[in-house]
Amino acid sequence: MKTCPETTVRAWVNLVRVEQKLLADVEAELKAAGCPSLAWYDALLELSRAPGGRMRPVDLERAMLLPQYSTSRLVDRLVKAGLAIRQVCPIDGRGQFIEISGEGRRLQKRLWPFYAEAIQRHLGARLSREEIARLGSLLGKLV
Amino acid sequence: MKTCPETTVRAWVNLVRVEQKLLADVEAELKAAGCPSLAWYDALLELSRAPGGRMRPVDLERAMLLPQYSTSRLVDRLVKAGLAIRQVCPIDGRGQFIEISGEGRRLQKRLWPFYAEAIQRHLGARLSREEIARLGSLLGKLV
DNA sequence: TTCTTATAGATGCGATTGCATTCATGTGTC
DNA sequence: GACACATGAATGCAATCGCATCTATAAGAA
Repeated sequence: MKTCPETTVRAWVNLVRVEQKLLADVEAELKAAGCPSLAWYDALLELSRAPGGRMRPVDLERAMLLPQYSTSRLVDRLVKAGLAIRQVCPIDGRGQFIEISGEGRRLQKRLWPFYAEAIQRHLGARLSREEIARLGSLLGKLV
Repeated sequence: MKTCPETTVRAWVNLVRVEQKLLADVEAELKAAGCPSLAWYDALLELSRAPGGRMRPVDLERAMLLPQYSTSRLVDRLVKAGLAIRQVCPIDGRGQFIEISGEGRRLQKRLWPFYAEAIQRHLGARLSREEIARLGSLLGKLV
């Protein structure tokens, strides 16, 4: 197909396949260890890194590249689980602040070792250092 | 974290983020053009390439790296849409053959240009030829 | 002010997913 | 054959997703 060389198709197919498989494997491993979903972890990490431990849903949405309704519901669940707290936003009456709770921070920290180990086993251990670095950098250009 | 170097985490994060964004973008583009989901396309492609245009659900499942129930339901929809035909499997009484229909083949062929163009625009056009090739090959080692 | 348009966020509803289980057939052992 | 166990496939149910829409506030124009 002249609009799309074979190498591009190969990269695409591999990208999709690899990501889905890795994500499913890591997720399954975490679930088996009694951990909540990766999305929760990501959200908690974003919140914990934000100044004051809080973000507006819009910003969380952009940071996580999620659709708006998805963020809205994720936040719902975090709040319901006591991992985050909803606050009114003094700057913008339409908005709010989501602040990570102490429990949220603790969970995030407790989760990291599991997460890291899963990533290392499924990704890190299967390529050389140089390959990992190159992969990360190539993908970085696409973010 | 000593079990997981920073470069590995970077590769992981980029991999997940890039794939999700690209997939969502391409999928949205196809949907806007009235095309069915990518999963349908992939399944039709697998079937069309298989000898006799047919595969056992188990094999389709392995080829697409999907969970079993997912394949089962995908096949359901394809059959319901007239794009594939369920056949009894003479070799194994538990199994079946799924054969792509004429309409299925036509749809697959009709879809490809849209698909290719979207891949080219979102992935191919954003890296050099060499980079694409390297990306594809690095990811290939992880399949 | 009033009207229009843009943005933040929530939500109803139908489609899809994940999990666990079920059913049916195949395989191996005795 | 009779049994236990493995494998192919479907499905009930709850959770989640995607889409479209809705509410409320903000920002700007007339």
